[in-house]
Amino acid sequence: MGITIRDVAQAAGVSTATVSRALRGLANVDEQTRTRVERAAAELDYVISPSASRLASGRTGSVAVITPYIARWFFSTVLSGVESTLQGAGMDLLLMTVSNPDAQHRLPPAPRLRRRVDGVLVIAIPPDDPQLSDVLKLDIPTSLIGVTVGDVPSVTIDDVHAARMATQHLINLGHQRIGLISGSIAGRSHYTAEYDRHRGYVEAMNEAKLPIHSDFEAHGYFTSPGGEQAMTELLAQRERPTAVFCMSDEMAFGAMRALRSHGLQPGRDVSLIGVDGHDMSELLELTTVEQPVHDMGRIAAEALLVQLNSEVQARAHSIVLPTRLVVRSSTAPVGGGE
Amino acid sequence: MGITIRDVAQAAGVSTATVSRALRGLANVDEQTRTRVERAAAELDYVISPSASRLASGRTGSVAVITPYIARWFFSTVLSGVESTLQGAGMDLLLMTVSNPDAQHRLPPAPRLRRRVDGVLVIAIPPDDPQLSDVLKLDIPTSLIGVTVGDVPSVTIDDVHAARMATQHLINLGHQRIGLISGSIAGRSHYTAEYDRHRGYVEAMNEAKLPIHSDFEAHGYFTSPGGEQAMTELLAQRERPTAVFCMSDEMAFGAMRALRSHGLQPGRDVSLIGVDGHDMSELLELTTVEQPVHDMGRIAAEALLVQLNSEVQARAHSIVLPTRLVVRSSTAPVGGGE
DNA sequence: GCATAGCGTGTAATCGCTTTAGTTCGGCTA
DNA sequence: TAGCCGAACTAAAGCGATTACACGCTATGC
Repeated sequence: MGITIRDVAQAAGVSTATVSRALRGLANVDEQTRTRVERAAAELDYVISPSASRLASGRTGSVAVITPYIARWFFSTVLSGVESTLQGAGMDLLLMTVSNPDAQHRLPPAPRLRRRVDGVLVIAIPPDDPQLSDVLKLDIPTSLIGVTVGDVPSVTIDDVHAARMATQHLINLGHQRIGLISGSIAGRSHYTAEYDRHRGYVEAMNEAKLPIHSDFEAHGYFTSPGGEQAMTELLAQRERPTAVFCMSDEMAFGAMRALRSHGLQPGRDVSLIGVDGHDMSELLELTTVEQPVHDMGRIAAEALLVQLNSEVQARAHSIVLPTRLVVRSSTAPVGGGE
Repeated sequence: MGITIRDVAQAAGVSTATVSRALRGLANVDEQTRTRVERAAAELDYVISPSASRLASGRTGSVAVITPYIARWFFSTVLSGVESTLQGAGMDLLLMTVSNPDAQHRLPPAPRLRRRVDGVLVIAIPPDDPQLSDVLKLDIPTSLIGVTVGDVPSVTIDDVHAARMATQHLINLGHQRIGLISGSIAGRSHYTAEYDRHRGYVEAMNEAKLPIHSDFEAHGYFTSPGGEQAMTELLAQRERPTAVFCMSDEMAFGAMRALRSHGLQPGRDVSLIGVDGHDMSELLELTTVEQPVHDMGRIAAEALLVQLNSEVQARAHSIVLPTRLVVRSSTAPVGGGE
C-alpha cells in the first residue's frame, strides 16, 4: 500500500542503497544524484518506514521518559523541557508512568523499555524505588532528573543549599521560631530531595544558634491540602512559629490558606517561604527558592542526546543547576504585624 | 546480541511460528506447547523486538498525542487520563507538541506520524489550525479532545451550556452588571470553546433581559496575568460590574489578584466565576463550572482503542461529557459587601 | 470404510529498510 | 601504457518478527 524505498529508487533510476544514503545525508553520494533522489521522494510523497529502519539499523530513534506523575506542576514542567529538546533532535518521546501511590497496579516500565528505546530519562523517582533499579539494570543510556543514584548521570539542584537559602532568608528577617513543613510521603520510600532540604534547614538553624523544636515540624506530603493541614497543626502549638519554611510551593499554598482561615495574613503575621518557583507562586505573592525546572528537563535531554551520539562510552557527569531566591510579600521582618 | 525468537524456538523444540503464536496468546496452540514456550522464553529472558514485530505485522502498537502545551493544567491533566488508559492497553504513547505561539519554528507533527502510529489523539487545537487539518488528512484513526471538527470523533463538554450555567448562577444571585473575561488569544486562530462560551453568556443574559455592555468584556488570553489585566480594565469602568464570568479558572485567578490589589474581596465586593475545575480553584475558593478533564483524556483514549480494535470502520461518534457547578466563596449575592 | 473437518504445527515468504562487500570507471602517477 | 586509487554506486545479505499455506493426524458423519 505504501510507497517504499524501491519505488523511489526506481523513479530516481538508482539503487535502494543510494536512496537510503542520499536521504539520510550520508557521504559518498553525488550532489546531483542526491537532488534527483530527493525530488523523486518528494514527488512520490515518500516517508521512511520507521519500523523497517529500526529493524535494519538497530536504532530506535526514541527516548522514554519515566515519571511518577504527569499532571503535577514539577513533572509536567520538566516534561515540557524534555519534549522541546527531543523534538528538536527528531527523537520520539515515549511517555510512561511508574506506579505511584495514586495509581497502583500498573505494569512496571522496565520490561517495556527493552529493545524499544535508545535512552531513558527518569523524573524524580525515589532512589531506592525498585522500579528505578530495574530500569537502571537494563543498561540503557539513562539520565536522572531531580534525583541522584550512584554515578548515573543526573540533573539536579543543590537541595541542601536551596533549603539553607530559604531558612537563612527567614533568619535574616529576624525570625527565631522557624517552623518546617516537610514531606514524609506516606508509604513512600525515602526521597533524596526531602532529606537534603531537611539538612539545609537544620544547618542554617544550627549556624544561627537557633533552637529546633520538634514541635515546629509538620508533614505536608508535598501536596497543598497536606500543607494546609500541616500549617493548621503548627498554629495549634502553644508557641506559634513566626515563620515557616515549606519544602515545596504547593505545600506553602496550602499553608497560606490555613493562615487565612485563621484570620492571619502571610507575611504580616507569619512569614512563609517555599521551594520550586511554581507558576502560581507569583500570583499568590509567595517568596520561594526557584529551581530552573524547565531547564532541568531540557539539559537532561541534551546530555542524554550527547551520550547517545558519542560512540565512546563517555562517562556523563552529573549537573547541578543554580537556584534563586525570589522575595515576595509572603515573607517580612519578624514582628511586622504585631 | 539479543535473544531472538529463533533461540526460544530452539530451546522449546518448536518452530518460530509456534513461538510467535504461543507468546501472543493466539488460538490453535496446544496448552502444553504454550507452557513449554513460555518457560523457555522466560528462562532466556526473551522480549519480542518491537521493530521486527511492527515491520512484519504492520501494526505499530502506539498512539500519538498531539498537544499545543504540556505544562498547562488542562493539557497535562488530559494527558494523564490518556496515559493511564493507553498504558493499561499496552500501547506506547508518543508525545508531540504542535508549534504554539510560545514555541515557534518546530517541524509540524503530521509528517512524523505517517507509518509510525496506529492512532492519534489531539488535545484542544483550534479547529482551523492548518496543522490539525494536516493531521486529519493522514487518514489515521483519530480522536479529538476539547474541540470538534466535522464528523471526526471527539470528546468535549457543552461549552454553551457551561457558560450559561456560570452566567445563570451569577444572575440567580441577583447580579445585573455581569462582566465577561474572554480569551481572544492574540494571533491565534478561532477557538470553538471560546466562541461557544461567549454564546452561552449572551444567551443567559438575553434570557434574563439583562443588558450586555461592550464595556463589560475584556480579553484575558486564557492566562492568569491576562486575567489580572482584564479585571483591572473592568475595574476602571465608570460603572463596575458586580460580577464577572471568566472563561477559564486561570484567568479568574488573575482576576482575583486584581481585586485584591484594589482592596476588593472576591465574593464580597465582586463575584467571580470560572470554568475548568483547576487544581487550585478549591484552594482559592473560586466558584467554577467543573469539566471532567482527566476523564476526557481517559474516554477519548478508550474510544480510540475501540476504533483501532474493531475491524469494521465503525463510525465513532462524538461524546459530550457533563459539567458541574461548584459553588465556593468567590460568588455571593449582589450587594453583600455594600 | 471413506470423505471431511479441524487442530496443532512447520515451512518459507514476506515486511522495508541498512549496510557490507564488492564493482565500475575516470583520472593520475610512474 | 600499465597500474593504482578513490568516488559513486550496486547487489545482496541480513535485521527479527508475522502469517499464508501446507501437512499430518484424529475425530466425526454418513
